Amino acid sequence: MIDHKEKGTEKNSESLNFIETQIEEDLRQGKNNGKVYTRFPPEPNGYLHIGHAKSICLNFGLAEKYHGKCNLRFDDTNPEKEEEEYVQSIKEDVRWLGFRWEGEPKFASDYFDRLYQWAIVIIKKGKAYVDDQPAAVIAAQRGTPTEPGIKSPYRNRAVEENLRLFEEMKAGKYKDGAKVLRAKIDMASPNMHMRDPVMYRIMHKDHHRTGNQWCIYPMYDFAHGQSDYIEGITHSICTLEFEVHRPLYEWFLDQIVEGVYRPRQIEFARLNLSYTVMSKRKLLELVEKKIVDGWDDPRMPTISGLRRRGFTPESIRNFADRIGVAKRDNVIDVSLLEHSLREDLNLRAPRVMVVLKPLKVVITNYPEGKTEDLETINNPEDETMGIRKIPFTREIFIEKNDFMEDPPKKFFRLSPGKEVRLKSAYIIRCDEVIKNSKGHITELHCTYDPESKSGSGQNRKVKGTLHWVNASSAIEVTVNLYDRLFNNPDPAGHKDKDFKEFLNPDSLSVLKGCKAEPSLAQAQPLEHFQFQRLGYFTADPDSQPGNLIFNRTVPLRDIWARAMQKTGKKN
RNA sequence: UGACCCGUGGUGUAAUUGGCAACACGUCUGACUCUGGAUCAGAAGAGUCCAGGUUCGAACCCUGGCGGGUCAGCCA
Repeated sequence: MIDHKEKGTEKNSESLNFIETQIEEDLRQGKNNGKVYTRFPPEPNGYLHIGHAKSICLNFGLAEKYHGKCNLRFDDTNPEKEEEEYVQSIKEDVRWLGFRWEGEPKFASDYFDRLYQWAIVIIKKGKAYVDDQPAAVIAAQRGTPTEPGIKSPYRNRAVEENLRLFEEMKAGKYKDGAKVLRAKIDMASPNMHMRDPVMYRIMHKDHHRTGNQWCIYPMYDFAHGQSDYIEGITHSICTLEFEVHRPLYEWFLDQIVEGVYRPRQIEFARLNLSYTVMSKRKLLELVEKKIVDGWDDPRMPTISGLRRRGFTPESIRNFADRIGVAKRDNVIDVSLLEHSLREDLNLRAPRVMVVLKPLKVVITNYPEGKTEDLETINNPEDETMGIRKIPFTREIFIEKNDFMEDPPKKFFRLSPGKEVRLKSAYIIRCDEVIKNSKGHITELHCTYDPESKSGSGQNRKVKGTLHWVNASSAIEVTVNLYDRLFNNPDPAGHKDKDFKEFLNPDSLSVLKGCKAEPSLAQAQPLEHFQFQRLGYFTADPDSQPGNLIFNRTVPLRDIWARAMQKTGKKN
């Protein structure tokens, strides 16, 4: 386990990513007293997803690496979209990933007073003004990326008037949208964000934390850098779309910074995953249209969805390590995520036997009424996980598709006259296929070789080994077989098609009446298992003692299935 | 046709004063196996977007193209 952990992070000890390079340069120059403080700044308007996990691992990881700290800060400057439900889920997800923030979680709303005072300072400098024009007019005056904007007629209001108006805005004298506070920068700037950006807007809307205390709220640009400054953040790491905001980030800092300490914004490319959509808007749509079962549906790329799917925090952190950090657009293959998952689960998930689609097998030469308790190993990767007993009798279940009457070449499973090993039990031979009136196979009659018991030292080789479950003691469980939600590598990347057109109709199939070995009755919510030869599964939190539900986290790699798929395509 | 950012195997990330392009995933062989898992051994696959230039030497520096992304919310 230690070995594997080292394997996953060895790259980091050798080469630096571009952010680390810049941090070390800052350190070399003695900036900010040698401190490295970061923050993870989600807006509480949705659930966190795997893309956020990248950012979380990055920010908390950097703080750890450079012995600094990382704050969890909610960017809650827009009461129209933000809700308490989301702050709870975000805290839970960050914690679950294994990170601990410095002190209490922070909120941009904690700084509303400070921000208001700074706005006044900027007005007094003559660098901000109240604009009475409606949003549409302001938008029209902003120009386009290729044409300069034009100045507002209110741009040269006297400082005193601006001060009075701004105070009246705060006092609730005006309706939503009647006025805004704007920074006076440059309407001809080639950077749209510098064309007198809005600093404050009027919103008569209760805030999830400040209630009705405010009816004006700062914009992101006038809140983020200031919040960084208040918290002593040295490296404010965000995604690429904020790159064009950086001059504005700097401009606002220029207005307020005293002394030598100053935060700095660095942008990186967000994560894209193949066969996945990542935008909050699209994920919200899937939830609202009930295409999935909620934010934590196991098919969702949300942290809560992945958790319910059976992912481990370690696997996600290792994944984040492996994908690296850079500035160019990227699409990570889901198989890398799955690789990180299997790598972790292989080491920790106990092996159990469950038959998804049962086919009864009667072992005709096994004494009726006899039960043997056979020993089986819990995890061949980890001896310390010990052994357990599984019952064996005359009647068992095997997987339907582990039997073929007329098998193709290289079918190592059971077929008429052929032998196969039952995992941790005996070798059996199929003697007779029993069918009903419709010609469907209802059961198999086999004989076992009493000399071939597992561990008996009788090492006859047979090519195939099957998992099985004893019939009389089996418990019936429900299994959710999850597959990717989309069957297109880039569902959101088609200009003329809606991403929902690529929904995979088979992303979930529910199997009832699966046969599980009795030990599984004790399965705890979110406990991980490997169902032998099938894949990794976890107990769904909705699971009840009498009504167990398991979610398939990820199938085992399956060379045979893949080969069959290929020949299927050829035909 | 504006500004800013980015172009390295199929994918992602490296190459630390310019020095034979490396690692991971994936793919394909083979070995081993009481999980067609895991593990082990090996292979194929880029000459670094293009064209010039500087240099003994360029993925890295310069110039010019080309391609992709971002920006016109009182969203973040």
